[in-house]
Amino acid sequence: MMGTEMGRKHSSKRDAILRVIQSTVSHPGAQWVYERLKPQIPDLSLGTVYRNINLFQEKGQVISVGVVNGEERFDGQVAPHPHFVCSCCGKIIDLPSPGDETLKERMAEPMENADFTIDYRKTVFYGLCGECEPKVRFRLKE
Amino acid sequence: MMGTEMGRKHSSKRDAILRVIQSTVSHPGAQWVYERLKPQIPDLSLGTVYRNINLFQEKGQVISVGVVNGEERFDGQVAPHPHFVCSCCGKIIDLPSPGDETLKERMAEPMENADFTIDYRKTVFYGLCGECEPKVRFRLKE
DNA sequence: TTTCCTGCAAACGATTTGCAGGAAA
DNA sequence: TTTCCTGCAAATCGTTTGCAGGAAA
Repeated sequence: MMGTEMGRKHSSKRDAILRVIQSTVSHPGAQWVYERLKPQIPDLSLGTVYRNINLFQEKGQVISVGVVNGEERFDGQVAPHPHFVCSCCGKIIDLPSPGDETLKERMAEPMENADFTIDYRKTVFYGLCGECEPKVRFRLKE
Repeated sequence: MMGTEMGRKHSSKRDAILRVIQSTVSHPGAQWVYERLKPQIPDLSLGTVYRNINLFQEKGQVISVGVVNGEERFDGQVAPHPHFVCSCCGKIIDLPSPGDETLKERMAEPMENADFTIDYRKTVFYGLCGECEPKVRFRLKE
């Protein structure tokens, strides 16, 4: 593993990768980041993108939104907030965090004697985005 | 794809696979289901498990909890409810659904002119389960 | 110099799929 | 018979990893 507490050295590629993730709202996967940077950094490899994204996750600079269509998607905005995922095209949209003191309250009782501790939560809404909805006129259940 | 609206035929293996998923609270992955049934159904193949699980998902008989440690995990209890996932061992626990009319209310305004429609939501809490917590005394941030 | 970073390509592992034979309708 | 189901094995595909050379400290 790429170390958890060992010293890090400066790397312009690492910087570039983080910058790309932080400066987009597309919630990219590794491949997207790679393709985005490849023109500017011709000797960049996909492995480096993966390695650095894992690093960012360990350091809390990037979070995983989840796996969409087999590909893990990331977010450079690490403040907790829910996401919307289009079931059709996989687009991911940030949603505003609904101040949820009440969620804690509502979960407090059922969680009271739970045999586990909670660190954080992920909420994802699924549906159709504005572009896909018109395309999918019928949503068959069977 | 294994058909969306074509006719289905009866299959005892399919029945067995669904029965296993429905009769456990372990939120199994395909491999687990396969290993569980293999002794009783020696000529079962992993591909069949995958194909049928996909079918169950299309029919709404099984839902995906998400990908944990690279493996997709399923739930035969399809009524909406949140889950807990142990960050250490990957164990998945069902959580009671907090009657959440209020969530709708709280999300209603920010969603008002959203350019998408929502079908359903998934909520997953992450933390350490009762077995792992004692093992992980220090949780390093860096 | 020592340690970390990276390209490269091979390895991995979960899931999918093409095909041919068998079962259900 | 026609259509669906399944075993098998090969193919996919996202992600990881071992290694050797290069860069940072």
